[in-house]
Amino acid sequence: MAADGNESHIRLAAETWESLFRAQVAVMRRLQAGAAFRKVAINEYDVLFTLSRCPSGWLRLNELNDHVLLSQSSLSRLVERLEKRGLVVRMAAPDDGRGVLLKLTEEGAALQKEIGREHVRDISSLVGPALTAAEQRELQRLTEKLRHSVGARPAK
Amino acid sequence: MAADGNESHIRLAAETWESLFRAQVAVMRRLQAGAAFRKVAINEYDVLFTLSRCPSGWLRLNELNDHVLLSQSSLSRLVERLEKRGLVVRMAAPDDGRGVLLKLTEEGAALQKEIGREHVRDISSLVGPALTAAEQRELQRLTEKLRHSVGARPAK
DNA sequence: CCGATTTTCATGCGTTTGCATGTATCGACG
DNA sequence: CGTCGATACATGCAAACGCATGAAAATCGG
Repeated sequence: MAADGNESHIRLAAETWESLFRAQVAVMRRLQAGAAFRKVAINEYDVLFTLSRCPSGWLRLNELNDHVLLSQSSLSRLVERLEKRGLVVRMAAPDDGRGVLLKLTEEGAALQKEIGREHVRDISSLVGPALTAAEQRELQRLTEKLRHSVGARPAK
Repeated sequence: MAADGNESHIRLAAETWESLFRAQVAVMRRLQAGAAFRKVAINEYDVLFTLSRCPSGWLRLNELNDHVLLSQSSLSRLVERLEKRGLVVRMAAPDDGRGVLLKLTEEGAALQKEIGREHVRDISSLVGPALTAAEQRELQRLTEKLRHSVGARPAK
């Protein structure tokens, strides 16, 4: 195989990522413009959503940080705001004195559901017409595979 | 078809988007941690990159704004900073007194290339092992289709 | 068991962001 | 040609962010 066999492989990966990134930007722009995000910012909703999907209801702050594209300090203050608004409650972790557990309040859960419904409608009106069901399933499969390969944990 | 045929279609779209979004977050986290983004922030690099791909060299500020996930005012100030650092130059648009054209300086072009090379290596080391070449091509096709369907222009 | 290192979260501080608004130009229409 | 709404960019200001650091608890090594 020629030397540029490797080169073209590198380029393919870069182009694939750029395409994925641009698609994400395009969709995100439309979602942010939607009425669903008047009450809470996108990152705040992301936290509420992640908490709503948590089986036990309680989630550690550092686990939450793996899901969200935010620094640790920014997440700390974001959660502080959510708590002030009465949407989540904090609790010291029972098995680890350093840790903090989070849970949605009833009000927080209600707000998440309300916004979530609207959000899901916006999403399906964007993604639904764009791709066939089979294509959506394939896109889901590929992005899941990519995410799991990359791993949730960054080096630091 | 049953009523929940539509419901499941909505859910599929939402799950597809969530998967795409999480993959983007996971990859972006790793990229931001890389050494490539010590000198310029990710949004700043995105601007330099977009300018480097522009055939004429000059690009209108409002067109740039379609590519980047930033408000108009934030982009205005981001460009102001890049100009102060000597990476881009501004020029009044010849055919439109309101418009502003942007171009990379030689220093800006050199920096973009330098960071771009490193960035591309980081990307390929993340995406390359995750998906086969055929899968990458398919992912690229699907995300391009999604982006074009959604359209670059948000409502406002 | 004790000191050193690591992990987890909070906080000070300068920077960046978005919203609302201001200014200038463009385009349409009578 | 003058007026009126729309568009493009800049700016004041408060909110949100990341980096560096601090404090408290856990973990490791002798």
